[in-house]
Amino acid sequence: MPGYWLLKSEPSTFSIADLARSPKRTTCWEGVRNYQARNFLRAMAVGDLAFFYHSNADPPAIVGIVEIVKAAYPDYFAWRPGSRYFDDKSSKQNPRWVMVDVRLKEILRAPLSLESLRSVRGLERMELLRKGSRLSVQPVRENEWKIIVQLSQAKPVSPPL
DNA sequence: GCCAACGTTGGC
DNA sequence: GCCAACGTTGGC
Repeated sequence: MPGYWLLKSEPSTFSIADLARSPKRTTCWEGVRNYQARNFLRAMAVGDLAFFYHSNADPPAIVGIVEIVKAAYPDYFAWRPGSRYFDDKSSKQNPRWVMVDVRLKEILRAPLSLESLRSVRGLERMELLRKGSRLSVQPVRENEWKIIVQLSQAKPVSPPL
């Protein structure tokens, strides 16, 4: 049984379309600079699945599913002076930040907006929907995962209003 | 652009 | 260890 997660990315920084264009539809998930989020990255295993979420987007929404294809390893962007993710407190001897590699599995035919998720029964406890939640890497409960996956495959309402 | 929520920093 | 100041996130 894989673990389930949610990863946020601002599409102006890196969108799911960018991932689709990446070699092997795979990318490293660099730049996480929050300890709680980092600890979740560390807890990921190869084969785990994650929702790809567009934050600061119009609308903010779950837009796809990715698979973890490489477990946590040092985020070397922290060692690059000039990188927006540079952190002089992270050394090669004692790396402070980690990243994983993810591969695109699925782009949802219709994004599931944050607003629409708020009204779904069974998601009341979801971290994403918690007031004030800012975690960019968060665990998803199995039942939440299943509910959302099922929603994502629902046929669009036709005809549209 | 606003601002609430939250995390980090640093003086004491 | 407290907490004010400051910075960031991210919905709206």
